[in-house]
Amino acid sequence: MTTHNEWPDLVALELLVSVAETGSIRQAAMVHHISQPAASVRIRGLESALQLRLVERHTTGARLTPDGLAVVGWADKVLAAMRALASGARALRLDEDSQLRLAASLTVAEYLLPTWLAPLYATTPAAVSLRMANSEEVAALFARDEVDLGFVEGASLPDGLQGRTVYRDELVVVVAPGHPWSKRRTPLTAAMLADAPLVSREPGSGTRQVLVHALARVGLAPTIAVELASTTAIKAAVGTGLGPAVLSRLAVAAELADRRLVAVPVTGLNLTRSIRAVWRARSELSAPARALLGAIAAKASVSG
Amino acid sequence: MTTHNEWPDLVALELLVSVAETGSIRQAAMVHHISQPAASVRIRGLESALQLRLVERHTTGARLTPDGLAVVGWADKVLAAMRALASGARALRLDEDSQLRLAASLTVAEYLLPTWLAPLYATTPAAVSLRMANSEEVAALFARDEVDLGFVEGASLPDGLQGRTVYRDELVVVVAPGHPWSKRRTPLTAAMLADAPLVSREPGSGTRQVLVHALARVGLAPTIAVELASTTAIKAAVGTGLGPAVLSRLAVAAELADRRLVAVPVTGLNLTRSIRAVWRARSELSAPARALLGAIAAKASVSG
DNA sequence: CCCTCGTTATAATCAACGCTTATGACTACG
DNA sequence: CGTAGTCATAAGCGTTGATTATAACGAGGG
Repeated sequence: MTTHNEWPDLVALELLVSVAETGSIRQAAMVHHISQPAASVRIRGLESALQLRLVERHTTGARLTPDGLAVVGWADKVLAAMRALASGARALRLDEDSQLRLAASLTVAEYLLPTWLAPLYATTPAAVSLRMANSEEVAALFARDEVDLGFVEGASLPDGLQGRTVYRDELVVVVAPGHPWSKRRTPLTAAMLADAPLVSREPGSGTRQVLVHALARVGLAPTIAVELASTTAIKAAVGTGLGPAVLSRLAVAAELADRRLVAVPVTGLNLTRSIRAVWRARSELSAPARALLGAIAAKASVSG
Repeated sequence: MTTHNEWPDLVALELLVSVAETGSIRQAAMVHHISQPAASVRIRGLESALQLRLVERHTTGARLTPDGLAVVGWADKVLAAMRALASGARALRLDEDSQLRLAASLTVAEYLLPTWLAPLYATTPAAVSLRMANSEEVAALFARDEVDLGFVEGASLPDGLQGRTVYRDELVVVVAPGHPWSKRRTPLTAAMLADAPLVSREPGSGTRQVLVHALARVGLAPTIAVELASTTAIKAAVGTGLGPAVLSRLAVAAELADRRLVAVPVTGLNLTRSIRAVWRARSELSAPARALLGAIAAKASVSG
């Protein structure tokens, strides 16, 4: 046989993600600068390779099936790994002082950092290595010179380090435009949010931890109806009316702007946390570290 | 332009990994059932796409350049993510009770579990979700029914759980056949190991933590000369004589068997740790959980 | 009630990529 | 000094994948 072990097509995975984001095969094709039939046949090829129905074709557009949403979750991780490879290779090629050693808490590393690193891939290439550590461990890592830039939550600033608050993360409840909640003017109560069947990341995700913690403070716990493996998949699921979700405002800024998703006000819950970048006092930041901080600042000013 | 954003070729990445493992383009081609010129042109295409020299061609074989080793580290992660996608898609297709929710300590999750999950991809497909948690947290996760199977280190067994020791991990010092240490009969001392420039994973890796801890017990610290992002890359680097490395015996079993690498005895250090699988008492294990335990047992009996 | 816009599927055509086989050059080893 | 192993190059060819044009279908507005 000619092809014994064929991998899923990377371009098809990208197209599938774009379909999840745009709700249309044609628009996904435009994003990737190919014709609509080309995108159609590629996605069809992916479906036949995986032997799964990923997309519900409708004459009004295309929606992802539940299987499709799950595949988008995995596809996001594949594409992230590939972007890391491309970025690292660029760094090697340009032979910059491109080592960027990061340390971050689990929550920052899992959810916020990927968002921040995305623009870095396009501009300043760097061989990024990431170490997970809590705030106390970060100080020890700096003492041993094992890290260039760290991210901590909370107010205390370890000795010998300087820092800057780079982000105040705010979680928002989002629903599809047709959802009953979408026209509310009176805020939701914490109890109403806790009782609603939510679409969420898996346990251990930073966003989910913040939600659980905020509800626990008022003696409640969330009701999780569906778990998906990536934020893109969750946004697509919410858009198809699967249910409300709680996501970082940063992650849904674009969808809120063009009303593909609607934010629902909530009262009686503190759904924020502040993140601070820290680095060695009396020390210059490396080029990629400065680029990362700049990218974070730019992103914050756009969305905030 | 026709191709604006082209991804690196996945098959070429696989070939590069195989070159790292076999030391020859031709043998890498045989692994993937293609002809030698096809493999050659594909790797050359990867080099031109990344604009990096990845492979040193020699008439006696092919060795990876330092850049090539780094790329192998990233490529391993891309391929792992892609295998997870393929495995998850298989699970969806067969519609099994294929949810397998795992909880493991950071060390187990980072190093041991990937090895254990690899055979699972080929046999019983499962949508694997992994949560990192220490031994105490694992008990809480079981209480909330958020996990099917856990992995803990240490001797104590939490209430309400049954368990089985699945692995006694042993780290070994490995060098290339030509290395001065390769013919030693008297074991190394801990001090000699600490002074040698090692090839290692990044800080935070489970294997590295065990090494650091074992040396710290006798008042020493390792000397890390080169950091690479995957075990495959480290094995290739050691094979080219870059220096000794400390790796799990499981990871180097094949290389030790055909003498591509040589194990060096060490004295005065405890480089072992035992890992125990735990699950709910008075409860049946799911099909994928049983498959995973079976795969672990099979792997242990082969390598031990 | 109909028309128009936007969406997806199908068909025909053509260019380009990638694999295979065959061959040559070079090196290490016995 | 020959043999076995390695990689590079060239020629031939099949297959894949892209484009354009067209048809069919549903929703929303006049």
